Amino acid sequence: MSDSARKSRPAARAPLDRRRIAQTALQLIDHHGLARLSMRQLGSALGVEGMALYHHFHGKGELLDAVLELLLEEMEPAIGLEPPIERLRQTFEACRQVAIRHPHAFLLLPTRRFNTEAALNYYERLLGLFREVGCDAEQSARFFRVLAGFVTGASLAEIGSRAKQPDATPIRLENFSDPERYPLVSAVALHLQVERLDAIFGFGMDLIFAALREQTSPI
Amino acid sequence: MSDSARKSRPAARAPLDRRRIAQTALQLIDHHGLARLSMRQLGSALGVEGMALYHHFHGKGELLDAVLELLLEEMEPAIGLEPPIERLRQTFEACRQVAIRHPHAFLLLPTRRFNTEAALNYYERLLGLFREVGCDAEQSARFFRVLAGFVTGASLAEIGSRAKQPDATPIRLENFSDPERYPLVSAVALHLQVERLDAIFGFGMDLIFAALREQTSPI
DNA sequence: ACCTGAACACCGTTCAAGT
DNA sequence: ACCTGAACACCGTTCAAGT
Repeated sequence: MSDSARKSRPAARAPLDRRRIAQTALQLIDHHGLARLSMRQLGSALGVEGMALYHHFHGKGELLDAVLELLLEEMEPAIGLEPPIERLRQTFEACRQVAIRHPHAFLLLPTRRFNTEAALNYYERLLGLFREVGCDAEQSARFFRVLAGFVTGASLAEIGSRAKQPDATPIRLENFSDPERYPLVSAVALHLQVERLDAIFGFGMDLIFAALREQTSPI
Repeated sequence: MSDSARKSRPAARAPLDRRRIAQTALQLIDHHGLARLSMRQLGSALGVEGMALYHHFHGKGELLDAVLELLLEEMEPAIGLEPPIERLRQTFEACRQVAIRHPHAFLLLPTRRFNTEAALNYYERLLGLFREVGCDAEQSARFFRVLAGFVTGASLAEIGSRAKQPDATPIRLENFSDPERYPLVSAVALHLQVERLDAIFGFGMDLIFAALREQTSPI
């Protein structure tokens, strides 16, 4: 009808680009899990053959790195008027929130190497926060490893408690509360229920940030 | 030749059992990575069709749980004459050593649910150690989450530093030491080199165990 | 009881061909 | 420039059939 370069096809979709592809991939991962993301399925979710995606990414690995970049955007180091140590804590809290929001995709964070430019820029900003807190390079390395280790490890564990994993051996969760066979596991499991995870995570953060406060003086 | 029930086939292999299958699977994972383990390949490494494995495991998930059990055997909670807090620390140090020894298989630990009987028994013994240290159920839950979180998270990060991951985007590691573009990343990366990882891990453990010592008195 | 062979419904990736 | 179709070499899993 019109004079412009509209496609004649009925469902004229927007042209693909890396960002839109990665966003759709993240949605699929959120819904169906990381293992079930396939190039073919992703293509058809975008109204295209799977093979078309290879024009935008060199392979599935590069696509997953783009999804990881979306996660990093959701945990951008906070800038603001709060004391830097507060902003540092907020940033790592945001990391845990990303794990809760994207339990399947979160595995990309500890699993894929940070080779993207966006990832290196993310690191650079995060380390800027450590520096504002008063860390020199060595202290940054140490506290970064402790904080990032605890946050990703604890978040992975939370993902395990919150979600179901279907293909496990037939032993059932009831065993967790079989005080006859596993008295200690049963007693401790009570304190690891979902509604207590906020407090437990806060306990670990308090512990690490107390040490950070002791060993540094803000610039 | 002999009178017993020897097979007539030339390469009479030992009969399959779950443990031997899982051990071979772990070897294959160590050599070629978790993603490349397939039932067919595992079968042929055992001199059998892949489909034969389904007589011993209900599916690949159950097989992976059996591999996880092999890892747990390598980090068995220490029993001995040392103070319990020392044995607790040794147990988590052993966890890191497992990550270094089995960098690909280690991902099973934070990724698969502990539904096996062997895994629940492992937990029970580990929590026994927390109890010996003087933790009540709530303290066990808190320090278990902090310790296990830090150890698995930091170990995953170490695996990333130590090993290569082939299918990433073309950005190269040289960028880590490009002080023009990433000054903080470059400065901190110096302190995260492989030969310093022992000390950094020890720093985190010291931090957590100091708090554990403060908040408990051994029974 | 234990294993095989064929089959089904999928994968990632390459590549010539289309428009 | 961007996408398609067919092809290649794989997957996990099921199931009837063999021994």
